[in-house]
Amino acid sequence: MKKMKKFFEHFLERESLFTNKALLLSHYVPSEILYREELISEIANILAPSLRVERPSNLFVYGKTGTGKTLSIKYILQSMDQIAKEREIPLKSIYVNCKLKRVADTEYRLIAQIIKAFGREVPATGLPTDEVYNIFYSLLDSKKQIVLLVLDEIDQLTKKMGDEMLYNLTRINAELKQSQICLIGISNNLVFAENLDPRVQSSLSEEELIFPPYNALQIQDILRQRCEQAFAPGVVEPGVVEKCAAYAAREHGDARRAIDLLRVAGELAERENSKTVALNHLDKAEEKIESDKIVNTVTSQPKQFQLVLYAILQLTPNKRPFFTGEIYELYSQVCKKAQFNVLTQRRISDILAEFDMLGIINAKIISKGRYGRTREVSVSLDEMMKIKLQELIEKSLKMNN
DNA sequence: AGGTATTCACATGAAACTATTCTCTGAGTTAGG
DNA sequence: TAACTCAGAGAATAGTTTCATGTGAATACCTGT
Repeated sequence: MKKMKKFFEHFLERESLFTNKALLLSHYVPSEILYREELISEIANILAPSLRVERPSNLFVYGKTGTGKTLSIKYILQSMDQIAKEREIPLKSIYVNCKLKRVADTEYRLIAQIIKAFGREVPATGLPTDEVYNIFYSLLDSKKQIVLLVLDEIDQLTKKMGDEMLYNLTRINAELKQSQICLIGISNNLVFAENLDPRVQSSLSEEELIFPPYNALQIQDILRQRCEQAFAPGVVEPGVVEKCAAYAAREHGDARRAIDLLRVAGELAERENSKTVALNHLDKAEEKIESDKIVNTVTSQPKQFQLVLYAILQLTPNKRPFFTGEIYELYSQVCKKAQFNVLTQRRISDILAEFDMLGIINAKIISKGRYGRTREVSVSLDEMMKIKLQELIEKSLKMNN
């Protein structure tokens, strides 16, 4: 008890390296967005008519992750909302992230989410979809207004359920008597629109913008901008920002990653009681982010996934690559031993494909000629990680058993 | 030797099924007048 | 008679199973030289 108290007291006495950590969180919207002035003013131009209660063109924004798409849009919407509020313009902006599992990743939930933005709740299940649509319509058309609907990561939406609903959304305007809706799609898949119904394609991307990646110098500036206020002066050692930017630039100029890296480095430094954030903290931070990501994705998988992964991990020490059949066999044994029901090979095939997507395993489909066609699976984790994951899975399976 | 045809061991697709969670509706029940 | 309860029908969704079809290239088989 005493020990604990001492620890916390010590913690409080210690001066934090951060002065304002919020600046380094990924959803923070800074008051000035560097290197995006042109794009922002272009978007602002496109959206401005909505302030005169005219429907602006639908807009489509492309760009890789961490290029400031979401940030810029949010930034613009914030100031538009503010003006609309001051002058009582009937303008409403709604931001939905379509990737969020169990929030907005289906047609029903997306509409439900929008309804929620209008201040009305809709049950998560039980209602037919058209009922929800009706509520949405009536809410939308209840008064004259312009609605700016931002669909972030819109590609996730269509991947799951086709483009029919986007078609519905683009057609809404024709049926609304008073209001008008403007769609703003954000996607980090550059070829997203290509496999879309041409009708949807043309009406959705009346205007198109591409956010290019930042280069290393730009990322440096962005980092410095945040550093100045986020960290106490003199805390960040020289060279740290540069290296951080270099890391990020290596990966297609992902500014978000750079900022995360910096924050985690800071946290690690603080935990070590270091007075400064040094280069070695960056390396550790990168490791930590990587490993946290893996641990996170693995533990958040359903238990059958974990069982499959467990089987794979058991296989790794033997020989290098192995095939679906082998994994399945071992998996069934593991399942039987642990009293889980054994899924079909068909299912395991899908699960393996998903693990590949998640980047936890490398799976390549190869043909062994006369000896069939299969996935050649290998694991690209270091030994420490493998052991850690095995333990983790064992624990989590026991818990649920 | 060179050219086809087979064949393996899965991959990939589509549809249907199961279980869970939740709504809505209407029949039956209850309590109060 | 109004209010309440409760079972049953219907939905959305995730996770599977079933059935059907696809597939790349190492081998088996054949052919004419």
